[in-house]
Amino acid sequence: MGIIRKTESVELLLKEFHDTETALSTIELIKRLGKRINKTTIYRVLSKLEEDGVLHSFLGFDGVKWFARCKSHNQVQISDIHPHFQCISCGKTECLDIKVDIPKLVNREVLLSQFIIKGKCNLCVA
Amino acid sequence: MGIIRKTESVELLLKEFHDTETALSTIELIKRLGKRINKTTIYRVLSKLEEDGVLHSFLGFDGVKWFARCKSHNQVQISDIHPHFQCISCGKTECLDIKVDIPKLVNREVLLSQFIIKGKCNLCVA
DNA sequence: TAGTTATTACAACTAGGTTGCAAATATAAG
DNA sequence: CTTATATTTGCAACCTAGTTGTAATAACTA
Repeated sequence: MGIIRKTESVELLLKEFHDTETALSTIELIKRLGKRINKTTIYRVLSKLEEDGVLHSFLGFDGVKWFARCKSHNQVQISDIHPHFQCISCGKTECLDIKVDIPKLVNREVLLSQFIIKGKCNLCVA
Repeated sequence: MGIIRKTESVELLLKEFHDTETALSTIELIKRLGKRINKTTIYRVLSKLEEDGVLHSFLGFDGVKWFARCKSHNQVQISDIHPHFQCISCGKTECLDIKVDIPKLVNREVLLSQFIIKGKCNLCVA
């Protein structure tokens, strides 16, 4: 069950994602909104937004959870399988607009996959 | 700086990896060896073995760290870039002997990547 | 065998994330 | 507009994977 009521917490969180093109980690969101919204609420709203297909999540290299907008709302399934890029210099983490070929595995059923790439982003590579 | 001395902890941990083809999570290793080796030591030995190129590590979907033998010792760099598979039914987690094409990204420097696939393994798919 | 230095156990701690519950509030019904 | 009801929130306490500092122990070297 996803978002049902339009509350201040929901609006504040959605605003953060609409103001950026990159992904946002839970700890970054708690840093930004922790004084206005309790961290428990932040976690709960984020997972509801994910259920609704508004956001998708993935784990960074440090094991911290990141969230990003879904390009195609309510259609997370196939179209949103893309790699994520995490910059070791500035920390910027973003979705890559690239299709990834999930290898076909004999005798196995593939349900989900995550591809994360670590390196230096366009601004930090110089 | 990796492993310098042959201690009981090192031998016990290496034995675990030589007795299996799959990956082992830190929590599984602590479960198995926690009575004989302190968990701090387990963490420290594992990261030293990783430094030495004996093991490589990756994060499972739950954010827990997994370790597996490197096929080519001391050559983790290129030859060991492979996807990992985690079974949602039995928990078995293993290296896939498949080459993954890391997409070439313009204006970015790729340093590391992780590709993890979740699904049902050969034994659980039936 | 003694000295040096890596390694270990222990306890205490950190951080990301979760749970239970009473109070607050958005929405629907009247 | 008011009331009823059910969702949402804040709080505090908790959980778990992993880390740190330190004194004691044990592996290697001379």
